[in-house]
Amino acid sequence: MKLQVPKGCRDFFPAEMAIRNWIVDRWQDVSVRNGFVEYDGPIFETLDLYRIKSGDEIVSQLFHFEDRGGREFAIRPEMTPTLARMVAARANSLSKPIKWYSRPRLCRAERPQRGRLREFFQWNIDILGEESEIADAECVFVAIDFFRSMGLTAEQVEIKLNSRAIVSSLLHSAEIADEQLPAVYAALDKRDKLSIEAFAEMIGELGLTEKQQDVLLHMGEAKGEDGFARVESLLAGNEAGTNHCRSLRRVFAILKSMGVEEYCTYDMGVVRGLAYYTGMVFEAFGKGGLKRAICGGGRYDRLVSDLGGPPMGGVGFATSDVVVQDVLAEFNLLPDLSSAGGFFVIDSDAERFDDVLTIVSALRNKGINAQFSYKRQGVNKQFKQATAMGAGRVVIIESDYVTSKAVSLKDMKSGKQVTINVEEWLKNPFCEVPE
RNA sequence: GUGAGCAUAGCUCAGUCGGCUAGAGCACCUGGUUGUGGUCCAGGGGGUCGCGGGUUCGAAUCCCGUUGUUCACCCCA
Repeated sequence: MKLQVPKGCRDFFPAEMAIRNWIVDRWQDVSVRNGFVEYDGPIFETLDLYRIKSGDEIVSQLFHFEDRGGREFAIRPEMTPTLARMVAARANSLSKPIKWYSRPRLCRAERPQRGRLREFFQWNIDILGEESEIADAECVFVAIDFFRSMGLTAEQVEIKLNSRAIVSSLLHSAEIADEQLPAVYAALDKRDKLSIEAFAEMIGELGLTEKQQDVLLHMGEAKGEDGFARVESLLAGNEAGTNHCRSLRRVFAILKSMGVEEYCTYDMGVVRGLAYYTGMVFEAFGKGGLKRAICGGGRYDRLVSDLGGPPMGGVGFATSDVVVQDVLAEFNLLPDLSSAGGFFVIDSDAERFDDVLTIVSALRNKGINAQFSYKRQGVNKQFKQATAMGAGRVVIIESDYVTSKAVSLKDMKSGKQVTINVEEWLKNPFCEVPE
């Protein structure tokens, strides 16, 4: 029997682990510099936590189990219910705005496909207790800050913004009933993935009038500044709709002040399939061959109270290590992490091995990465090993070391080498290596 | 959950009208070149050809099933 990694899961050998850590570290750096603090919850939750939000249908899509007492649990498939539960538990004692991030490992019992595995890491950014557009804009900014931290330019990714509130105003003015909105949102969310005929057929099945269908048919076409202006004129006589437009304008204005407007565009086609969004929504897309959204999020002003908490608005987004890696690979931006950059100490003579151990230990005591060969062999072979281990600097203990105390320090990247007194060098192991 | 393609060494792949002990490059290990690597030379280990069954004198090669994987759908938290 061949033992293999479970379907849709990954082994992380050192090379893959280095990339995963690099991505997760970017998540952490970006979160912290934008003023977010980290939280976490249990790896599994009671099954009811997910039933409340999504109904029984969700059960087939997650990994669940019973303990010996018959209590039902599920490995967490998302972070939002945990977040809402935690925030609700201490809602009154947390200072606002609550700016939290998390990097949970999640599992979903789905069939794997591109950008979607059964086990993955997700980055969650949320701002709660702040209803203004400033929080909306800051969320978008954090996503862009992350893209920039990985080297993704505005030519490579874009963020499409819209507002559920604006969409809902448009639908109301077309006299589409509230109970039809979820189905209409779901249809609009798919518009850009379908041919115009398929989309027409889809909305034809929603039980709408010809005129209403016509509105939907043309709605998603509104893109960019021109599209936004057209939406504004459509809602000119609608006070609520006009306010929603003004609100989204404000988000764009803040993003412009933060210097990231080149990444952002208006797109009526983005509405998000999820039921709980109430205001601004956004999705990021790679401009290359990948069509899948890289990250997505929006404002959810009723979610916390729906999950048993106090009335508290929130805005947030999430992305996963899987899609991030796909996008980076597409633009050839995955970093070369093969070089550890530490020291490798070589003896020019097996008699000097004790001195290798002494110097390695001196470096390690300073907290510096230092390695050596387990085998007493020629300088050539030791150099090969140093290269294989990704050493940044090689230290050669000279054969007359006993009397001269001389070591040679070689920078592996530049190829430059200098001979120096060992005590002198250990005062500053990273000293410049001249020609 | 539905449909289709793929499945040969760690990796990328050769190898089919079914036929001698299944190959290459890279990677890995060993030795040499008796003090300088990433870009030398020689040798070596490693695969029951995803797994199970069938057809056949004989299957990596044909058929069925199964598992994994890829792509799309459902779903997308």
